[in-house]
Amino acid sequence: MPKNVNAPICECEEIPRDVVNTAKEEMPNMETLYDLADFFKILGDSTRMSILFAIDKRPMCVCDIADLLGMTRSAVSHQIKTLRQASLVTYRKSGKNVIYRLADDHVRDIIETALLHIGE
Amino acid sequence: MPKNVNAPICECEEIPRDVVNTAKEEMPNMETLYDLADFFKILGDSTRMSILFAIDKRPMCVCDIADLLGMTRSAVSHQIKTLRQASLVTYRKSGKNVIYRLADDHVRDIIETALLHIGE
DNA sequence: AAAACAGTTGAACACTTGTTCAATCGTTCA
DNA sequence: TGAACGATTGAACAAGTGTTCAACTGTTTT
Repeated sequence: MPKNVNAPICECEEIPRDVVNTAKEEMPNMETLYDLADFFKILGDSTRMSILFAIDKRPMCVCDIADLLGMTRSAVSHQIKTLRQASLVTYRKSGKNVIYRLADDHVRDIIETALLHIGE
Repeated sequence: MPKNVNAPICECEEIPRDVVNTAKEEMPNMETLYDLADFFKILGDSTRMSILFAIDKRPMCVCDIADLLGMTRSAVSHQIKTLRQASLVTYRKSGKNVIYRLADDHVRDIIETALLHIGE
């Protein structure tokens, strides 16, 4: 019968103790990790990704995006709110419409590199 | 009383019809959008992000990662499985241990750019 | 062979998240 | 002013996700 099901201390052969400790010190702080994860979480949805591609190059209003993607305006609006809160898009009002565009080039770069990674 | 609660056709003023149509044609195919979103979904979790930072520079075994992050080995193993399936990490067996490392530089680049975007 | 340990796995649970629906706000136009 | 329309919002529901727990595999060591 086993005594210790999940040993509290790791005695990994190859990796010396101080290497692990050094790695621990070099870890970014928790807040940065959460911010990073939250950022990627926003890109991790096909609807939001579609919206970003749709308004890339050509700014568009919610209504057009909804048409283009075959979604309800409500659904688009909900997702765009998320994108707005993450500063991924900016907007400009024009009469009854609200016209959205990509906020900056970082997003484009990131998506570009990701496309490389997944092999186009 | 309103007749048409959610009009089926968008009559957006500023954006001409053919601009929307052109945007539609230039959209990447659905599969690419899903693959992209799935890729970012995996980065969109602080635990997985922590693991990636932990094994960056220094390869490590599950046990050490668990110690370093203050998690159970089971939780780490579950998340690493996800990272493995997405080809974000590779592994090498060494006796009782399985030593994980980052798969390639794309991930590093993407995280680097994301850090820029969120303002470090 | 048996104990110890690193790692994996599946089920279960709580928690999060995306869409729908209905109601609402704001602007334009008759 | 009121109808029409673009856009937003909150509640509710279904679907997806991360951690825990317990059981298990495989390797090493005694």
